[in-house]
Amino acid sequence: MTPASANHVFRALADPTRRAIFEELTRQGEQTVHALTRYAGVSQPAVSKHLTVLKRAKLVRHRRQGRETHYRARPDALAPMVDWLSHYGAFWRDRFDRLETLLERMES
Amino acid sequence: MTPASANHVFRALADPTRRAIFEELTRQGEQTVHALTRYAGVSQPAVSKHLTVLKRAKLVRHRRQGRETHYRARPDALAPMVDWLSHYGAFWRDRFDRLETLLERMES
DNA sequence: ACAACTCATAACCATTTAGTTATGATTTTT
DNA sequence: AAAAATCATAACTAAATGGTTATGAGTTGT
Repeated sequence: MTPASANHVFRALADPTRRAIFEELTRQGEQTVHALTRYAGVSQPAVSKHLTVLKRAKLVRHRRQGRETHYRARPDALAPMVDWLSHYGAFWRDRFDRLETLLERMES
Repeated sequence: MTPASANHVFRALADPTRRAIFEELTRQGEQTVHALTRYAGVSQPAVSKHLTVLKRAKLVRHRRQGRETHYRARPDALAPMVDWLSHYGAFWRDRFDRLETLLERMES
């Protein structure tokens, strides 16, 4: 529930294979390790290790069912990255805030 | 200004020291390598190398003036990360659509 | 019962990474 | 002119990373 550190999230998503796995999970929904291995183009243990890293960042959840483990993406775990982008991009944050205010006004 | 690859941006921001440097540059504006070194808590060559990585991701620009080099952040170079988030993080979509529009404006 | 399947972990390896000190090029100060 | 300052690069090192094959634990199918 409590979000993983921004550091874990940034680290996890720095690797293209891991991003691809995360993308695949958000696109296709829940997948077994076997299915992800077919997709990822690396060995099954490599996939398992990537999933461990994603798990540490809380970017995926897993559910054991018999001999297979189903993984699913948790896009809300991107929050620390989103926060970072909006918080430390001070340059744009002001404008973003102004834009939001503007949009709110336009909506009413 | 064709944007750097998403990979470069993700990689560059995966390191906490590099994020700190980028944050400092957005907060305080243009800084010399010397100033950044005082701030970063690592050696000057380490800072120079981090700046090289940030440069490759187009997250910073530099301007030589005499014996010092001034670096500044280019927050618009975060666009590939924003794109990625908005595309694959359906959860955040609405928020980021607005942000994307903003970034497009900033680039022109 | 046993063979096949699914997955995580261990053990290992090569490369990359993030740091260091040393040095040299250039510019400024005295 | 000499000294000091600024910065990038080179050379090096330890640790982290991303991959592999081997293996073993648990589950399912025959």
